[in-house]
Amino acid sequence: MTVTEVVATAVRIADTEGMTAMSIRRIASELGLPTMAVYRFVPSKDRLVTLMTDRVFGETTLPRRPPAGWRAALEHAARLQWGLHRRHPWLAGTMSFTRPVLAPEGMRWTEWLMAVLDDEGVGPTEQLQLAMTVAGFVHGMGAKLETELEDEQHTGMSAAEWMAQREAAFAAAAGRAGERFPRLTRAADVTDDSEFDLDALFEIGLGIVLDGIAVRLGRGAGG
Amino acid sequence: MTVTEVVATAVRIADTEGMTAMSIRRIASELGLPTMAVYRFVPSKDRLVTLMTDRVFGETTLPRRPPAGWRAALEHAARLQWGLHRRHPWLAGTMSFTRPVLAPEGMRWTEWLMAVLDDEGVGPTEQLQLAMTVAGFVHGMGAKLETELEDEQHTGMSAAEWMAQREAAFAAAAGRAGERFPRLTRAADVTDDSEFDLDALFEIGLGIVLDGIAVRLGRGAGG
DNA sequence: TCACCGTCCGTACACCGTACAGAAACGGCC
DNA sequence: GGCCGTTTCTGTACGGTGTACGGACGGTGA
Repeated sequence: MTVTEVVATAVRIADTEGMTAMSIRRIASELGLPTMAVYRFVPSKDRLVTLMTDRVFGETTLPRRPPAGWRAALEHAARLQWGLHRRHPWLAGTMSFTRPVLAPEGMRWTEWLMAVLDDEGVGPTEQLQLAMTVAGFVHGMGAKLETELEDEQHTGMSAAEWMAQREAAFAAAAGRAGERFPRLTRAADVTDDSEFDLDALFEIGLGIVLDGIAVRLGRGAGG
Repeated sequence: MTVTEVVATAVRIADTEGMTAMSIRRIASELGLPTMAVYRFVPSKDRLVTLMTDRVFGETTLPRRPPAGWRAALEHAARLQWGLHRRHPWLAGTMSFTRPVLAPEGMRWTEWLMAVLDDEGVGPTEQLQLAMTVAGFVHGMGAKLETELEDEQHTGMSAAEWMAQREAAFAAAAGRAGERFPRLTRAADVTDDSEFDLDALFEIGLGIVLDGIAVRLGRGAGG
């Protein structure tokens, strides 16, 4: 029995059942240990959470040589990190944006993004601004994944199923809804639900952010 | 004693001490009530949280006539909502992006954004995509405010103070830090800390998102 | 063999949301 | 007024959380 096993167990529980299900007692019972025995390997729950964050960041390694072109490079990094959040929906909740030293692995990421922009001749301050905007976007969307996971636990329904069920109630009040939210109602009618899951919103948002950065770099949206 | 007073008390506690401090027992003691008496006014904590969300959304009203120009209009709406999150850092955590019916007030907001884009001749699906991108950005940044508030409670330091203190430890390990994160270190040197608080990051990100939308609308970044 | 010391973990405390049952207050009827 | 049924209120208790603490146990040196 090692720290690694304790952290791995914690990660597995948090991945599948959400962070609220991840408790010291639960880990202990999962490992067939007395509750307090967990503290042989980990000094506190806070520290355990930090170890979890470190561990999952180690999963994905950024390519040493970024793909050619700043846009492809930023896109690649953003998608890699999004994959991390998909696999570990609790991740965003454990990282502080304003206190980055607690997340050295996150800094490595930011440095990588800045290097890409450095090669494009962007100045130091703007490097950091743009890198944090991209990272902040991914982080912000990642936070929504945790909410969604816990909603699924809570209601026993996926977002799509839930929306479908709500559609009935929505249609019942359609008169009012159609009046109050005509454009929203219309867009919901002509659009497939799956076009608005978090993956789709991530892709749309990422495209817009990169277009915005292109403007800042004084280039066209093409990259 | 009314529901309103209970909700107001809950909001006040959550605003100043974070959502973790907001408990039924705490509200009761604040109002000089027996613990279980709170349930005379509110059926459950979940429902109370919904009422809190509704209440703070009612604080800010969107202008009936948006400012002239899509960019000014979206910017205005985004800043209004950011102000809401600033005053109530817990707000983002109570709203689900994927299950919007729980947040009718959020839908009103989205409808308003879509109306602005409608006037620009944007199609229904893209209206929703762009509106959700803006709303998602504000929401995502808003979520970081809660983390920051609870970190302040936890450490007794603001982010700036904390960074300053860390700078010492950072400088001690500067050799390694400078090697591992040369660009990050450099940018931290030449930039004032206050340029990277959440307000500043919000402004930078908003500008980039709006630039990106301008590209999508086939207009220049000017709006 | 015995004493000492370090490791391990059961118990306990202060919190949480809230189910439940008993007490108290109120209303209607004789 | 006296009595009973009903509703309203709330104290207690349950199962959950993180973890401080002290007692029990095992190993090691004298």
